Amino acid sequence: MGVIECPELDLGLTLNSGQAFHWLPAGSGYEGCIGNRPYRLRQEGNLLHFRGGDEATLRHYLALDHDLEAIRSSVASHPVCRTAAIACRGLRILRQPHWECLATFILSPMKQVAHISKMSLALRANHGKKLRGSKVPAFPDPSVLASLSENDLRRCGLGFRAKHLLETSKRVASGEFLPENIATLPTEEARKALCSLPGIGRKVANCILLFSYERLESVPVDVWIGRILESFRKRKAGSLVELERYGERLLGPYAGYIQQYLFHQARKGLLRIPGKGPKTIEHSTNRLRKRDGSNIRRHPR
DNA sequence: GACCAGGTGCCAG
DNA sequence: CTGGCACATGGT
Repeated sequence: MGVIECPELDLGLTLNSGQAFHWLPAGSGYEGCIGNRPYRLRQEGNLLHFRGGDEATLRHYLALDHDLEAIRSSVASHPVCRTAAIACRGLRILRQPHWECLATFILSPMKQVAHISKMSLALRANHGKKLRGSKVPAFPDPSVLASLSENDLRRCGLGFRAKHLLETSKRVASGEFLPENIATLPTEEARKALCSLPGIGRKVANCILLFSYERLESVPVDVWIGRILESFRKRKAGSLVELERYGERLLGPYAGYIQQYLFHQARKGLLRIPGKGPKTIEHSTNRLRKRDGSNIRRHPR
């Protein structure tokens, strides 16, 4: 229980910008948790009121030490980025607990933010530890998820992601993969290690690096960022990796932050993107889905 | 119904 | 190396 003074924070924007997925509106604020600690948060102007947990953990999670003004000025010469950065004033890149961030982004492929939130909350409600003082349970430990069946996870709405999360949970629970160790690695090696886990490719790895390991230069190229970077570019990009490199160069040392501002603006329809269809990005294939007529559910109930 | 969502794995050429 | 598809689910 306490109050923190924070001139450069937009709590709602930060918690709803597609990096964390488990903060629920509660009264005029939010309730959720950081790891196993329940929190209730409410912002009034420059004051952040909180109950539960402790101030240091909260400050660290919300990254109140990030110098947002320096981040904004890093793209002052790029009109679109500058506009997005100003519009997203107070949006901070969180420092999320490693496991829950890693696991949650395994859920993200081909899902909208609202769906990821549903899956995350279902996992928490069905398998997470209940926390006194919050409707939101903790994210289940690797060992808990590893002990479940693939169908248990499918019942949380995971679809084909169930297999990936289960296998990754097993590797973490067994100690074969240690999320803590990633923090000590240079970004390139950290990315490679993350990509060795099932369900984690370059994009998801970059999300995890950005939202949990404070690699603020990481640029996760999803459909939105892909379209935006394409629109900035003269030539068409060859590959997604090429587009990512282009983004890193263009957006600078805080590319991940700027990317988040652009992502938010685009999602709100506040950014004009030429050729808004996903056709501009080669890996968007789901409109070619094959219909073979087999509607049989192989994983009923 | 058709289309799309903060993509990844796998396989053929 | 690249191109092309399957993969589950839910919302508009």
